[in-house]
Amino acid sequence: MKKELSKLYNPSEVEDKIYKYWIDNDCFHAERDPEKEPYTIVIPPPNITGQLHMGHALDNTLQDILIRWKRMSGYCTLWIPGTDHASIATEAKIVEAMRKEGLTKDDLGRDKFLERAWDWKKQYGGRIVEQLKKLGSSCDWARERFTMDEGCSKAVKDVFVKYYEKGLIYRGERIINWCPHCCTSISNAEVEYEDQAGHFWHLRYPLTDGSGYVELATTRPETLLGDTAVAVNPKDERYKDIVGKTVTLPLVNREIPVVADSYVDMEFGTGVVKITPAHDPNDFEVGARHDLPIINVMTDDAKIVEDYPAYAGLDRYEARKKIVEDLEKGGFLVKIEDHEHNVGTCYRCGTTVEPRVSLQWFVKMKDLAKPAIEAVKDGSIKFVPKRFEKNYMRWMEDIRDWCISRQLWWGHQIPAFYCDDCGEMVVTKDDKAICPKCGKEMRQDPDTLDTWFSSALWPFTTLGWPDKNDDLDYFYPTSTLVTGYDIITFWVSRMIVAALENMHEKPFDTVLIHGLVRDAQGRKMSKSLGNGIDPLEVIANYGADALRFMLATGNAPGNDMRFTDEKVKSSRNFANKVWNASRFIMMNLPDDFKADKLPENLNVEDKWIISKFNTLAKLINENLEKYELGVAVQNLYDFIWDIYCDWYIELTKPRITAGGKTALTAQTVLVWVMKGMLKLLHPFMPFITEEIWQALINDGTPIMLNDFPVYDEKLSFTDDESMFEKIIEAIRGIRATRNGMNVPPSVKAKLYIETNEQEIFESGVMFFERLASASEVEIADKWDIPDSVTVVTDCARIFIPLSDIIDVEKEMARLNKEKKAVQKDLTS
RNA sequence: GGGAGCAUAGCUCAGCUGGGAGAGCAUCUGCCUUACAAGCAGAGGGUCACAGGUUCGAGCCCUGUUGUUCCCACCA
Repeated sequence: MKKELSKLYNPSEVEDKIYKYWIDNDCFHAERDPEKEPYTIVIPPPNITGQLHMGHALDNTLQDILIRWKRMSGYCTLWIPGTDHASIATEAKIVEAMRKEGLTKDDLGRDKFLERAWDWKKQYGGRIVEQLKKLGSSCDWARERFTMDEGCSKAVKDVFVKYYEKGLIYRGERIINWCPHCCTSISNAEVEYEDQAGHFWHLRYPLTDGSGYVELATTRPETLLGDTAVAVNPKDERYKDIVGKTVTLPLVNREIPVVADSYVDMEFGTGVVKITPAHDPNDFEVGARHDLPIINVMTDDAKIVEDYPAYAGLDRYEARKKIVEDLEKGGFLVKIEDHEHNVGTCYRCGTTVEPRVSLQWFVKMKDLAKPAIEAVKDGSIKFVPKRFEKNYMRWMEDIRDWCISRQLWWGHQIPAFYCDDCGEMVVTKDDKAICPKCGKEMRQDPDTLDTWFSSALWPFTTLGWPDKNDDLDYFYPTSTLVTGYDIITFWVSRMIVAALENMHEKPFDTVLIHGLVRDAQGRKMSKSLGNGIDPLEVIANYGADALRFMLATGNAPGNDMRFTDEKVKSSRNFANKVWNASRFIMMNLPDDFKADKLPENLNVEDKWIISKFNTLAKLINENLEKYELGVAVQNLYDFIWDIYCDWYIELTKPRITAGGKTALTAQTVLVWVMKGMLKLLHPFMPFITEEIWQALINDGTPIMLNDFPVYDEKLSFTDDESMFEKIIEAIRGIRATRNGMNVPPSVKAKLYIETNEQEIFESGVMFFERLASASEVEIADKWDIPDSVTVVTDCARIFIPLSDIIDVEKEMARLNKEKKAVQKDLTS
């Protein structure tokens, strides 16, 4: 069937059409099939606030490659899509939008606010899903989930209550990280540390008995207001005498004790530390050991509380300035040193976090972590590449309790209820609770859960848990989790913990870790730098296939990669190459051609290409099995471009021109290999391969549902393969010789082939006609040429007579003379 | 302070369990050869960071050094 196709592949004309074709044919939907082995992936749910960025593009490309490969390889494959409510990120966006209208959360109230949030979800939550489709993601869209949908919410409550009843969840007053901008607590993992230039203020606190001063140093003088002690090391001889005495806190005039605690480093600073239990995690510990009072001096948004009229309402940094001034006036400031220190910032907004004592909910992690450590240690869960297991282990072995309550409204509200009368607390799955003591309706905890609490349950809630069902039995545990190394602690570790605790089974077999996509200079893509590249724009310019192929190319698991336009272009060019190869085949097929089985009477080069293809199929499967997608891509690229197009297609040209049996054989082999190549390429470039498949094969079955090629012993022609490789080598030698001389087309050269095998000779003749030179070539069956460059292979000798080369040189000299003469004429 | 990664062609990077040093882009040469100039045929270019060691053989394994990036950590 002949068809007119444009010289250039135009992805934008093809992609939407093909995606619709897949959807219309229900190609992505997974039904349990007891005959087949399941292969399941759950998507790392993107935030509903999100726009598709390069990280998503990479993550989802890798998943789609795996899922398409497994689907074609006979597995019952399921890729579950969904989105995350992303409590803190979403709430921040909504608050920001409200601020522009001059509204605050309190103006609206919780219910109205949540209405807005759900509206937001309705409006934008689907956006990123549509964008994933542009990439070609073959998710089972019928099973799309949301971390706050009914099922997930039920699961969250169940788990919370269960944990609580098992004593794994507790509520307590602890020092936590507080973001004054987001006005919520955040977990340890959500704090990012950075070095900041700061100062070291040396202060002196007078001893109450008037016997002198103690000198100490602090980086945060404003916390002085909350000091409840001064500490020294018990072994420190210098301060032995003052332990047990009291000092008078400057500016506040509070009398506070001098305590001895081994936490204090004698070598550092003056060896004296001021203790502010409410605003420093270490000081909190010291305070607990010495039973010190906890005095909170800051409000939710990090301003000084009203108890200190001189500073009340001042922001913590303004207060610092004023307090330092006042200390100086009072003679309490000794000196100021420059000092670089490590400051924690909120990973969402970058605001410096404020350690703060407050009442929060925690998950006890130590015991939960044990089986999760074991699962990775004994290899039942594998990380690819393996080095990330160390990362994971260190985190898990050193794990601390997880602060799960957030002072936000958008999220899963904590299922705990309080009685305002008697203070009784009840934790229940029910929406309402009556106080068991006084029978009054109880008030639900206003806080919500950390967003990662629900995503930790994602691998099984997406399959319907906590309800028992057949899908869960069949598809769980999932197979591969694909994600970036940046959320191993946030997400991967917590999923493993949650799965082992609730399912008593691991959540997945393998964690495939990828790196970050950076910009051309190697910087992180970020909004503030404005160096982000929109994948949708890339798709519009070069096609989804080119983007996918680029993202899979030259990248080893776990490594960062740079995004450059050149790389996408090169991938686009490759897509175009495939397109034109298929165009060549279609242009030359006879009208009545049927894609049949391989013929019996194959030429050497036919056997060679078939054998090479067979090896390729083996390589691709092996590398995909090892998650070496970058290597697999390289294999495909090399075969398709350098072997199939540059050699085999060229070889078929004289045969096709010759017509007859040899032409038909060539055409059949061309189509046969092309079919196989398209299938191997399909997971990487789904759109173009499907488009070509329809044009070339058109058998009613989408390529994506065809069988993936595997190694076949019968297709291995080792001898023919190596024989032909030798001939190719020889040809290369000849080409190099001739090209080195820059032989113009008008110069003739002769080649002689000597061989005992008719077959080789014939192939050789056609070969050289087409390939050996850009000039005309004479081919003769001649022996014993004394003055010649000779290339020897096992089965043939190829001669380039020196006389010809010499002639060529003469001819070149003549041509150059002519050229110069012409140039002279022109100049004069 | 602890841990990990990286260092290979001008640039960006592959190189799986030790045996050929590679790709894309860039450069140079010659070609608009009827699938493709987004192409074809070639060429040049590397002490595989440095120093030792193991081995018949090291880009790959071991030790150390330097440079660089990231993660973790409570030094006021």
